[in-house]
Amino acid sequence: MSLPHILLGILAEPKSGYEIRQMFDSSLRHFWFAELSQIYPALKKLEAEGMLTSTTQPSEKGPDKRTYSRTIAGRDTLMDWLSDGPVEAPVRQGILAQIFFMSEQADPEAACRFFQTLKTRFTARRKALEAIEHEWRQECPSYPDDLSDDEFYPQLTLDIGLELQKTYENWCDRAVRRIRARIKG
Amino acid sequence: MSLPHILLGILAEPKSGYEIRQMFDSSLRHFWFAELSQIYPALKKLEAEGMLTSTTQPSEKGPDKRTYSRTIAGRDTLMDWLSDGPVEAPVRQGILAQIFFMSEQADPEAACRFFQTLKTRFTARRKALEAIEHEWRQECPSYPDDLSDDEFYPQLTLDIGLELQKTYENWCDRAVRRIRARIKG
DNA sequence: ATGCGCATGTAAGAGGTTACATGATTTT
DNA sequence: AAAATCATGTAACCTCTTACATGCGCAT
Repeated sequence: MSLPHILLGILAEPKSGYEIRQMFDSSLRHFWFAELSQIYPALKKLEAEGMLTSTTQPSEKGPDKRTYSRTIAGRDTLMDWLSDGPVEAPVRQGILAQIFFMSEQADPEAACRFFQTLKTRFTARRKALEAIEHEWRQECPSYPDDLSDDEFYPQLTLDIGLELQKTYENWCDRAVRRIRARIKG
Repeated sequence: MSLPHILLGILAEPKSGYEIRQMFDSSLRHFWFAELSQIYPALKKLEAEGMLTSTTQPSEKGPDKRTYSRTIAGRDTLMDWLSDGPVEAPVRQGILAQIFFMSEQADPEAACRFFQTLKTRFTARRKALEAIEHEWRQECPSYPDDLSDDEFYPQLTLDIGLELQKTYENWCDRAVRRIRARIKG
């Protein structure tokens, strides 16, 4: 049950559903994502529960724009979520399941290709995160030091994102080396 | 859509739903889990699709036991899944979302406690994986070398599991150090 | 006699994806 | 003229969790 809380977090500044979706796309991508079709009903429900209020104003292009603001109750609910400690996350790593059963496939070359494709994916993600870091350093030369609280904590999520991709990349390399050694040996 | 494929993977040897659930609990825990209430209908559906066949025999204790076996079509479907390359995994890390919004909480001591709780959790998981490794080494002193294919690929999943926990643990330590440095500075 | 392990399932609901529906403005 | 961006939503469907329902055998 994290999405409602994440919406409350994003709505520290008033935003429309459409703008929230853009925020997922730009800043939260590396740890969460939600579609508009999930965001709109979730906002409506939070409003019904008194966590948000909304105002509608005409937009330059397209239909009227509904802007949501967080209430005191909404902020309190967010704070409770944070002080309850780390949430439990269900473990579902389909890729590891594929590798677990890879012996059925019998072809070590196919297994190598699998890990090479995987590495390409992790490298692309790492580079995307490094690009964010690079931009950040342009704007703030002392990065990652001297950040304000509302920059520091997001930076910690960027940090682990990068470290995870590197861990995965090294593992892919190791896996390919070990598979190749098994072919020879 | 990974669970049906995972069931096909597990059913390299015939098993009942109950036994499959035990397998999730013992061997697959660190990357996937499924409840009995999800396993039973999934098996029924796979049988209807011709991926599995089942036979019922009386059990010593409790109700009749339904044992599922994989058909040729089932094995082919598993192979297709593996040769299609790494599956896409939705990114949903609630913990990182909590950290992203942690500046709202304003209390750095609470943030430290959050990371310390988190580290405890990662350490516990690492130790659980190390226990599996230890047992494995007892039975097979050359571990992690000289493994057969059907041990080697599962070992790769254990390997990344361990590396991920270590990466997370180091990050928690780093985070606490940095938060403490911010309090002083 | 109470609870645990074995063994099967169903039902309700939460969370999330994909497809559909509408329509104006701006860019190519 | 076509496609992308802005902007709102609904509906059908899939996945997974939690709660419920049943019942035998064995250990405490």
